[in-house]
Amino acid sequence: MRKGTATKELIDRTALKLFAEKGIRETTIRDIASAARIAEGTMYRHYKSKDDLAWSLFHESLIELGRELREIADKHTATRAKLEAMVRYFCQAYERDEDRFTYLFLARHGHMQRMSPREPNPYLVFERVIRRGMIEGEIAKGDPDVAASMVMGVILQVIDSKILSGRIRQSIASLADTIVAGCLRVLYA
Amino acid sequence: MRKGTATKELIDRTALKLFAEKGIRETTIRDIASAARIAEGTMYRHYKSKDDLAWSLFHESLIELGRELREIADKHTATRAKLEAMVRYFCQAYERDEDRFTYLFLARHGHMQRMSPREPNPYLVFERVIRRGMIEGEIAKGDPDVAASMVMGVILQVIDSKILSGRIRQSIASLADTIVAGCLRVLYA
Amino acid sequence: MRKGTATKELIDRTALKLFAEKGIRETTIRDIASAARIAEGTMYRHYKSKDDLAWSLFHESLIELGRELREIADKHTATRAKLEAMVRYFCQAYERDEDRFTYLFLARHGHMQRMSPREPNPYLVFERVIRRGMIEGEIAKGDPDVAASMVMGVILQVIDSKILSGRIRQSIASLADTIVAGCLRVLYA
Amino acid sequence: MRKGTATKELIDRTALKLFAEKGIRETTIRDIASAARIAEGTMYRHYKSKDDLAWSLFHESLIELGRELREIADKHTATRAKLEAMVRYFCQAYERDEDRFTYLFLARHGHMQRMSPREPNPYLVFERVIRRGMIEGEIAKGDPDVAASMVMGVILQVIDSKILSGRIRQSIASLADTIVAGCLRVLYA
DNA sequence: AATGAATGAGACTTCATTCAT
DNA sequence: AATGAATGAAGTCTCATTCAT
Repeated sequence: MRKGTATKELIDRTALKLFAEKGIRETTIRDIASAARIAEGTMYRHYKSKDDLAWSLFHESLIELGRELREIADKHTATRAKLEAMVRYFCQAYERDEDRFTYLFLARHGHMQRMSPREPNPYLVFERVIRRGMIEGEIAKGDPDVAASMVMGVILQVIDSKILSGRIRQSIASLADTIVAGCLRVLYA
Repeated sequence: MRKGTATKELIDRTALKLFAEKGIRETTIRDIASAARIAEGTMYRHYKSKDDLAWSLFHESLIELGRELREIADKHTATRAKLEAMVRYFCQAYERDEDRFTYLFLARHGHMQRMSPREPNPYLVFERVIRRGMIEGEIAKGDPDVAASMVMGVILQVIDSKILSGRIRQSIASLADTIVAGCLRVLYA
Repeated sequence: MRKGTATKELIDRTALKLFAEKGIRETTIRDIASAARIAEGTMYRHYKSKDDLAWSLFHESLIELGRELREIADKHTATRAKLEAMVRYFCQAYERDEDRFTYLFLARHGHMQRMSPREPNPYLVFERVIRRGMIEGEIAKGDPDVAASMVMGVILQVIDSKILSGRIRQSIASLADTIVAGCLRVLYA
Repeated sequence: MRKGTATKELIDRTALKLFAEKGIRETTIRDIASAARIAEGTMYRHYKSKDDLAWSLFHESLIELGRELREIADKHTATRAKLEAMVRYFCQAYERDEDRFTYLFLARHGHMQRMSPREPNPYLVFERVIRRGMIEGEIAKGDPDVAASMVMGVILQVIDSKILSGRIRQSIASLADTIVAGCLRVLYA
């Protein structure tokens, strides 16, 4: 995500936008090429295949997000403070790059299983923080995977509802306090 | 060869299974037909198109689930009791028909926007119960759409994690108590 | 055309109507069956195949028309009188059974080559009358096939223009005098 | 492989030939592609659909013919001379490009109604010349549409008979004098 | 690196025909 | 004779990918 030629970055950005709008299968190589104003063949100079493009975008975005979350978590010591900062970061990150986030959302069912548990994806980071919080007695004991799922569910479903149903019109950033509070309540009775 | 209804049910069941396993676009009419051991053309006696099939399955399943949730809710008077029963019902329903549930999950991004707000989908039922709970002072005031999203997120993400990451190995039914507790905590600080 | 069960006649009439409206290939067995309110399978009790139906309809209609024209011709002695009566008959016949006529029009390119020159089709009847008129000196000598084509062209193209372009709004019957005059002028300088 | 225009012309020519031989519906995309020795998919680089191909071919051919006829007509002043030149041109044009002409013949029932009356199709050109001839007193007054139909019928049916019945074996060019004479006699008693 | 015409496998869909009832 | 669900061959069209320039 950091390097790459200008053309590659153009492809990434354009693909992300279209994938987020229409889904992967519904977006054709031609769609991307023509939106990016490059030739179809040029795509193959930068990615081996369409699947390679979709997977790279997913994989790198998720790892990047995981890495950032880990850094955020590391800045704090109390579990509660870690979680609050992470959730808040999540909300901001969505605002900052909606296409990438929406794409991660839509693509997760197709690509999640390919992720290695070694790589720092957001789910794992949440799970680790919560596990440690339980060990250290800051959070009531329980299954950390279930707890992490519940916490992430609170965030993700609000975003999902905003994307899908249109019933939520506020920005996610402006809902950050509410979401943070909800997430913490799930863990801290 | 003589039993129209049986064939349709066979198609529905087979499609649900394959759609849940691979996604709609990734499942071909031929996949379904051959898994159901019928001819491709037979599909078109029962559904006008592949999209008609996918949409019918989504639409009918979601409405059915919404109707059931509403009935569950109506059996109770206190909001807390309503919610507890609904969440519990949700967990059982998943166990009972995993394919259908998983399909609803995967298809929601593609079909949700077509749903009419008149029809009783689960989201609406939750939202209505929560709204009434706020009005009657049983739940702290707030945006009912956001609250409904957070509550549903708790349930859905646990199921999602089970489907996707495989890190949750318990059955959803066996997690019902935990999930119910999490959902209620989100609303009842 | 004279006999046949009621069902067969129903099929014939319905097929003629739909073939005339949409063309043979564009009309399906199901279209015909459902317009006639019978089952698809029933079609095959009366005709071996769709092609059999289309061909029978064409063949029998054309022969019938040829036979009638020949009878008309036989009622007169002078070539001019024969032709006038035939052309006039043609115009009336069109009005009387537009579907059948239109069908003969549309289907002629597909079926004409299968007609045996032994059978009395309209073209042959015209050709024979004109040939005899030339032999007997009533008409200027020439190629009877070319002459017959020119005469029939005058009639047929007026009908064709009416069917196709909609620029001719009068009924063919009301144009009979004009058409007869045109046909005769082609032959009688 | 590098010459877009050449491929398109190859498709046009091949399609015209097959459409003329077998009709549109009876000719498949695969027929055309394999006769032209190109891939089926290549067809769709040049035409959006089979219907687009059939319509383009019809539309452009007919307009081109109309334009040529108009130019021919404009070279002469007397109506009789105009008509004679037009009919003669028609006969030659048929010889020059039999496939295109035959195709126009066969396709007219399917496509004529889509033609705009603004565009110079042969029928309109004939009608206009005849209308003017009537106004200027060169031809007996009458309905110009009917007159145009009768004149065109004389030409077209001779061609039709040649195509269909095989009874006319001479070339159309060699029959030009006869046809011209027939056409003029229809108008000039 | 870039281009874009060409490819061909494979998707969806239609429909004439069969056959058990 | 009639029915209509089931069949499967065949058609149209899409699109990821290749390759000569």
